[in-house]
Amino acid sequence: MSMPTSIETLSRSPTANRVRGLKLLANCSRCSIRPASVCSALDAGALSEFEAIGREASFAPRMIVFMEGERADAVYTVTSGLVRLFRLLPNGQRQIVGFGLPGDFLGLPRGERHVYSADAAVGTTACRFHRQDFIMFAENHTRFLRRLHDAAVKALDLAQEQMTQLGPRRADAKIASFILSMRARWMEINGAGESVPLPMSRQDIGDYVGLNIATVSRTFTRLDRQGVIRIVPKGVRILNFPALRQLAEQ
Amino acid sequence: MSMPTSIETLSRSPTANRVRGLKLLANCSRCSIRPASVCSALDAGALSEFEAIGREASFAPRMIVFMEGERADAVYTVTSGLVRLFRLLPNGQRQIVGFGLPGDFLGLPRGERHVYSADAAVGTTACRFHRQDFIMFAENHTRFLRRLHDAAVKALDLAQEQMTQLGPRRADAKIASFILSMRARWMEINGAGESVPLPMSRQDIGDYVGLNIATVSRTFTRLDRQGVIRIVPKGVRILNFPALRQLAEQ
DNA sequence: ACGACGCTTTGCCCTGGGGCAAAGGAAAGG
DNA sequence: CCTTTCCTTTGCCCCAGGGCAAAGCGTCGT
Repeated sequence: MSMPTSIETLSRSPTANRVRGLKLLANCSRCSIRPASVCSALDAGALSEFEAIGREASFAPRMIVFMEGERADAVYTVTSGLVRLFRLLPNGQRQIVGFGLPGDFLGLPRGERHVYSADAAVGTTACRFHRQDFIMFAENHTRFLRRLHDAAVKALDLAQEQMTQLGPRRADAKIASFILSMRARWMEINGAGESVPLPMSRQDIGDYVGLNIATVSRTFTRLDRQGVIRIVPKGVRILNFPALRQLAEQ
Repeated sequence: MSMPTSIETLSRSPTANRVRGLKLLANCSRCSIRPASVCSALDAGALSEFEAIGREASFAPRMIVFMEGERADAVYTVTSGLVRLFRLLPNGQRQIVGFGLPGDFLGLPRGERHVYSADAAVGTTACRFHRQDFIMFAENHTRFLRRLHDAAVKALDLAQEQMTQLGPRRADAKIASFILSMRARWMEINGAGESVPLPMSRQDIGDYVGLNIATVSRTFTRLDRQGVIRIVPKGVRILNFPALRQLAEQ
């Protein structure tokens, strides 16, 4: 597997700018990430109906997709790039609660308002739907509604997986788990091998696994020196799987 | 609000024993926690149909409801007591990923197997349904399916809330958040006031918020001494809300 | 090609909380 | 009623990781 090439640099605080462009959905049936997305539950007929209510949105790095507390009047399926899902804590800390990868579905909280914010970590594209259109569509397509439920449960599984990572574990265990978890997610998308893209910054990783940026960096360096991984631009290559798994278990 | 009175002591490792008794569901329409559960989406007709496929199950403290890795062939709605949702990590640690309170829906993972284990922290009752019966019923009752999706999203919200707690926060912030979060959940059930039942053990709390049992204990003691809370049997009474909220924000 | 900016790496010091263990206390069992 | 067992509290020590800051490095824009 090769690293994504056109991934821009990322930086810290989200800009106030919003979506860069909106155009009609071109051709869902040729969408390469559709198998990994909720749209896989749709047949040709439903798909063209679905196309009609969606728009393609592009986000430059650091652009906000939506903010915690805002009315959730649009939902998204990520088609390329990387979305950070995060909460800004009252003490100024940012807790990243998840990463939206291509194929991931975002933006349908329980209530009418978002419970976390989302911004683009890198140049990102997504399909955008008005909440009402989307819900109405889903209610008329039980299979799709079911798939949507699956996606929510999948996200819940991931969140619970993540909770086991965040606890009082050692830094190298957290980082090892993080790398393996990212690898597993990329594999669902494009069958990754030992190269694992990590398009997010060290700060993002730290805010996700609950470590200081310095500790994240030190830990990556240590794993590299120990020959477990090799740090490559915007990712890592796994050199010693058993050792990495062993570390992740600590 | 008064503390639950008949709550037994809890202890550490789950027993291999299973469900204690199974009997027909008596009368869902009189169920006191129904408003807080997925069953609230059902009208009288659907409710009696639903009753027919469920059984009431009782669990003594430490009894297992289901285990991670097992086939998920039954789902549950907790009606009384407390269920611990947890994962046993390879290093022997137990991470509690959630608490199942009365009204909570459990046991429908994305795949066919459970991704975490569940056991009764105290004497607990639940309505039990065969997965297939339940899914078939849900697919025939869109409103119910929708409510089920809401429950999954609610659980996801809670998990993401919990992720913000587990991060690198100070012990008193974690404990303060935990108390406030439990209070909010009890309020949905019985409109609690300043008394917050905590039927789980200190160890459970530690395994949930990511703190050592000793640190949990010390922190409760400190909050008590500072006059923020008062430790009472199987719970706390909140004496100083603003201070507690302030701490939770750190 | 160069400079500026932002991210990453690394060093140094320090503190919050973990590990361990003993004492105290409450509940269950005989 | 007493014993046993488990849970909680508390003390003591130590270390992993946080905070801070400087240096290194890659990237982007001019």
